[in-house]
Amino acid sequence: MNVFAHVEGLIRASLSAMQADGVMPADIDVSGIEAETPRDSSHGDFATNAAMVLAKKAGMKPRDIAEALKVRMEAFEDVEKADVAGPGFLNISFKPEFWQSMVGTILAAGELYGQVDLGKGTKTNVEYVSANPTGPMHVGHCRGAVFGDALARLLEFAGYDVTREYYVNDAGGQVDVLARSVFLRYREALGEDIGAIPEGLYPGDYLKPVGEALVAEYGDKLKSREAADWMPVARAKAIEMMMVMIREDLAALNIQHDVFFSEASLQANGRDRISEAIDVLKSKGLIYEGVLPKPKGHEDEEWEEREQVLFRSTEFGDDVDRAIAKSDGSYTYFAGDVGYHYDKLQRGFSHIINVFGADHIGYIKRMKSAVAALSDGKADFDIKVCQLVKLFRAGQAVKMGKRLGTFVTLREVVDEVGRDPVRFMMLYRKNDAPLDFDFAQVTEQSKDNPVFYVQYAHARSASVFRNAAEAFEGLDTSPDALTQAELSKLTDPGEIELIKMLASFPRLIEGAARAHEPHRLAFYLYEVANALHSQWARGNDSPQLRFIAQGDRGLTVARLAMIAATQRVISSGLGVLGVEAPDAMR
RNA sequence: GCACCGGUAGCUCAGCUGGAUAGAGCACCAGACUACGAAUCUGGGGGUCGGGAGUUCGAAUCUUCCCCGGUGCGCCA
Repeated sequence: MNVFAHVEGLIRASLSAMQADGVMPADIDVSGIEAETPRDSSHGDFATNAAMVLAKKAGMKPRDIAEALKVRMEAFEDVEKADVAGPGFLNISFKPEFWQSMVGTILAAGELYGQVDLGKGTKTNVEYVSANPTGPMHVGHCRGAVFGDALARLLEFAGYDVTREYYVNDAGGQVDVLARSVFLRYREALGEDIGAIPEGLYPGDYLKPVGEALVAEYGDKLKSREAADWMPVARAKAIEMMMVMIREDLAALNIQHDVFFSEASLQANGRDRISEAIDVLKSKGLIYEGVLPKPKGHEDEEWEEREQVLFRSTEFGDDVDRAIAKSDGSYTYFAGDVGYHYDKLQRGFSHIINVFGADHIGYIKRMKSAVAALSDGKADFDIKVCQLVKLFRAGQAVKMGKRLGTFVTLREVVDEVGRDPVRFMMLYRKNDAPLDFDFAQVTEQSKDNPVFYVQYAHARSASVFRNAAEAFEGLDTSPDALTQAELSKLTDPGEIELIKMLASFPRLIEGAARAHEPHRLAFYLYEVANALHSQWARGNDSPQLRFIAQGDRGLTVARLAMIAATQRVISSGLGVLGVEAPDAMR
């Protein structure tokens, strides 16, 4: 049950009744109004701006509408009171019974609590990571990987039918370079002295096993063959083994994709989706041959004007039209992406999300243009950009350089600090803001470390259950027993406050899913943990507030029900973020 | 030069798509352990929301023009 939807329903019903009674004109639309939590809790549980929104349309004073609405709202059984405030807000408070019953609602819903039907089963494609299969993943990939995975989980939780996809760039010049690098390692594995790896090839040791694998499979048979013969073999083997490595890296972060989509497959099996996509664009008059203007600002000595096939992306807000084919007639990388997204559309995805690294920002407009053109603007297409991650060790920035070979791999980070801290910290920031990742902070077990803080709240709750079983002989803490608890005993303001926070979980999920912003959930969980820790500490000062109430079984069970509901929200929320909710921290 | 993303407390950042007196953590100061795990909690000081103009009942949030920082910018993927 979504309390906000419930309250909005009550408000709408009241407004409709006012229209039926002639208090307010019947011909105005009343559906757009909202309920929200007031910033200041002394203003009540909910506030609605309905009166101010409708004042103009109704030709009435906001406060007059609010007064009429107040009377209607107070007629509902759950409503304790409603007050008109400020320019026309209506502050609404619910009776304690209403909040107490939410605990039962949460427990009854179990792991379904918080799930909403925002997506209504919409076929959704989330593409993330898509790192080139030319080496192991480094930290730069890490944020996008975690973000994409959490977003996919979030959307599933919110009722979307999600496919997680990885676009494998297994075509083009880059993988040819990979193949050449591997062939060198192959000769090395045969005992040849290959000396230093030439400039322009991949120098990493991780290609040695690929060379050895080729020896194991082909012996020295490839050595004397023409490049045209060994290239495809070396390339295929290299890509295969690199993708195995990448999948292992992703698995270390608890990330799995449903589809690994091969770029090369776009033009395979007797079909060419790239040319199909271009034909579609042609039929819309969006393809032409032309010359691109020289970019301004930086001097480029080697600039030459060349005629090539272009896509009229400026029709869709792009800065310049984009090249589909190179001057030699072969496709650009962008052409492949056009074909790929054409394929996504053909597979029936109406909701498509791409997660980009900051280095691909310049690519956004042309992709949006392409998808808008291919789908006639019908597809819901969003690109989320993950900004850079800066690593810090003991307050010092960790310098990384690809050329120096000093980049930190994803695996190194996960091995050092653990999967959960990496995941949570990558999400504890808005995706489009840069992120500082401090090894010391992330491994610390204290309040400074939000992952720990949230997990600790869950573990601490589990500890209460362990102790309760000892304090009361034969105490029944089964889900059924907790659902039957006398919730009316939960009267402390701190308890009610905690419950209200739990009650807002579905709305939080809805907003985060709608905005494609998993970080909201991370911050919310921190607040829930804080509310629990606070209530716990009140028990230190006031023993009668302790969750385990000496000699009072009924009260204890009621509080355990509240704790169980809190655990439910934390574990479900962490689950959406792909983080464990442990029962003990030591 | 153009585009995109940032600019909110000393520091790191939230701010729920326009709501009421702008929040949290760290740091600083002052408190709470015969403990349901103090790995925690309570209180306090601290802000021209980068700047100007505009839109309206109401702006950190929307429009526009500047300033600062980051990133990217023809046939590399």
